[in-house]
Order: sequence, then C-alpha cells, then structure tokens
Amino acid sequence: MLEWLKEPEINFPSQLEHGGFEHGVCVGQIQAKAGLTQSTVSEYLSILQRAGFIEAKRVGQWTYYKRNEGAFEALSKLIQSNL
Amino acid sequence: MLEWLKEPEINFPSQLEHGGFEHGVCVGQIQAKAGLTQSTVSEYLSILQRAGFIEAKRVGQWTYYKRNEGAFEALSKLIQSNL
DNA sequence: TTGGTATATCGGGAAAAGTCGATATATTTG
DNA sequence: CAAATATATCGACTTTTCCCGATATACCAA
Repeated sequence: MLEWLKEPEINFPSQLEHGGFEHGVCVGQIQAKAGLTQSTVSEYLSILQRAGFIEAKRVGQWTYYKRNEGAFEALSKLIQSNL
Repeated sequence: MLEWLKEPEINFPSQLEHGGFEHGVCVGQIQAKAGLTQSTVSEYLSILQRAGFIEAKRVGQWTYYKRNEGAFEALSKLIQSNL
C-alpha cells in the first residue's frame, strides 16, 4: 500500500472520480486493489497513520490517505544512525 | 542485539577472555546479556544471519557473530528509494 | 427523518512469531 | 574413546499479529 501511494495516479486511476489526488486516495480505492475486506484495510491504514507513515484527511464521507514522506526519510536516517 | 553488536567492546567486556573481538562476539555472551535461553538466542542469531544483518564465523567450538554494516546501509537506501 | 454510502471499531478465529526445554551435533580435552 | 563445552535444531506451548464478519458511526441525499 505504501508503494502504491507513492504513485496514486498510476495505481488508483479511478480515484479521479472521487475528488482527485489532492488529499490522497480514499479507503475504498485501496481496499479494491488490496483484495482485502473493508475492515482490514481500514484498520491497516489507521495503524500506518498512527505510526506516522501516512496522513488522513476526512472530507465528507470519505477519508483520504496520503504518504508522509518525512517519516520515510526519518526511518531511513534512523537505521543509518541508531541501528 | 544489533545495537549491542555495534559496540562489542562496551557491551561484551568478557568477550576478551574468549578470543577478542576480531571475529565478533560468541553466542554465549549475547545469550547472557539478553536473558533468554540458549536455544532462543541461537535461533534468533541464525535468523539475523540469513537475513544478512550479521555474519557468522565458526572457530573451534565457538560461533562468532558480527554486524554486516553493508546490510544496514542497503536497508536504509532501500527505504529511501523503494518504499 | 429515512435510507444509502463510506469508514471505523469490535470480537473472535486462524496464522505466524516468540520462547522454551530437550536433544542433536560439533569440537576440545583428557 | 569419553566427558565437557558451545552451538544448533526440534517439537510444543504461548503470545502476538492478521484478517474476517458484524456492527457502529458519520455523512449525504431525497
């Protein structure tokens, strides 16, 4: 999912009909591509969010998720320095 | 354990009596510090080895493990580029 | 307000990972 | 070769993670 969200336009073309890519990709799109149930994907995304790897933005009935690139940069640096 | 192996002289002082630090630290040293059973530590180290994060060198009845810094560098870069 | 849609949360069963004791293997020493 | 030591592997049990269906919540539209 994290890799998918790196190129939303390529991986979630039908997101265009759901408000575009400004705020990210909504859960249903990710769920369809993942082939997992709605509850599983929702929980997974919320875990990634709490971990800081993605950001959520609620717009109406939709929740859009997009990557937080800073977190990946930080993780990469953490592995370099601390691990 | 990976962090411990970053500074073997500091974290495993009694390794001096077991052949020094050239080849790494032997399992018993790590086990004592970890507070886990011998079998658990042995298995854990072998997993880390198969994953490429540490290298093993058998010398007589001892197995010495040391970090493979290249693997950490590679992981850090992988997170930067692919993830 | 009622029904429809999108997402979140909850509880439980299945799968995987962690940990142990027992035992096997390899090596050294007498 | 026999005993001692260091490590590895095996089988079982426990804990954690994964994933699901059911249900709750939030929002929208008629």
